[in-house]
Amino acid sequence: MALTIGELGKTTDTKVETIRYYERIGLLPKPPRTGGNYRAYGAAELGRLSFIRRARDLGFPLDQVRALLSLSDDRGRDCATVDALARDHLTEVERKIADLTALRRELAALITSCGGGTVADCRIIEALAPHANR
Amino acid sequence: MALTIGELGKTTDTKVETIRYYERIGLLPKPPRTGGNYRAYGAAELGRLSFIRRARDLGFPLDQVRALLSLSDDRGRDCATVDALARDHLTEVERKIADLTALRRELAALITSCGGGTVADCRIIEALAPHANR
DNA sequence: CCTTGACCCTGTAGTTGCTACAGGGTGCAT
DNA sequence: ATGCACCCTGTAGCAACTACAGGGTCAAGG
Repeated sequence: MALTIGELGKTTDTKVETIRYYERIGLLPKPPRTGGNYRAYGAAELGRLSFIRRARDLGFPLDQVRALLSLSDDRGRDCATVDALARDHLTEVERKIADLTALRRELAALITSCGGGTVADCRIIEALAPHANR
Repeated sequence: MALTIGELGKTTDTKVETIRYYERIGLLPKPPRTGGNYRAYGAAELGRLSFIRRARDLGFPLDQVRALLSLSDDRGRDCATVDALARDHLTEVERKIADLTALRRELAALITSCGGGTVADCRIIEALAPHANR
């Protein structure tokens, strides 16, 4: 059941270039090749790539994905490290949400202040312009 | 009242390298130089850079900042384009918030499922692992 | 048997928005 | 005159891909 890179890409919803990129940075192992020098993937690689994609979908950056992968290989180890990684990431996500929420408020205020007319008296431009103009 | 690049950076809270970068990509004009080939900034550049920084703080990407700048120069023009730009950006911010909120829920669920123990029975790793393992 | 087209290969450069050097020059104070 | 903070250019690096260019391979149809 060898898969070509294209088939692997389809089953994991990953672009071919991305798979080669993951190989280049050592996230995926170099697979065996066919006679025609095509990459031939098996179940192990499929599993590993699925894992990577799921972690990426959850927003883990690649270095954390790498850490999770090596933790998952070390099955006797204490789970606390994994938990800490996930908690850190959650904190980060929450910080981003807070930042964006503040931003949304500011933007919404800017937009409702726009009463039409020309740029010369546009409140949005005014709000961006330096103090001298206000 | 000529400012050096460092002084301009301090007043606008911008790194020197970033100012030079903005000049390189044409967001800031090339300023006159002193005898010693130092950039000499005036009030106009200070205003323009302040505008850029404010827009960036509001999360506008550089190409939108560029658009806002050229709109603000064209003061007789209809304000609707500015408004549309801001609305588009707001929509984008809202999409990101929604994405991150969904992510937060998933991550939180993952974390509460972790009951300690070894990696072998870690729910977080399991959730990431391919179907075969579940 | 040959050609067409879809796939695969490597290697490199582009994206966004900076940031960080390396290897020099300038300007002012001591 | 010498130290130090600042300035200059040019280039390379970050994340995480994406997009070529310029080739090779393979199965199917004529």
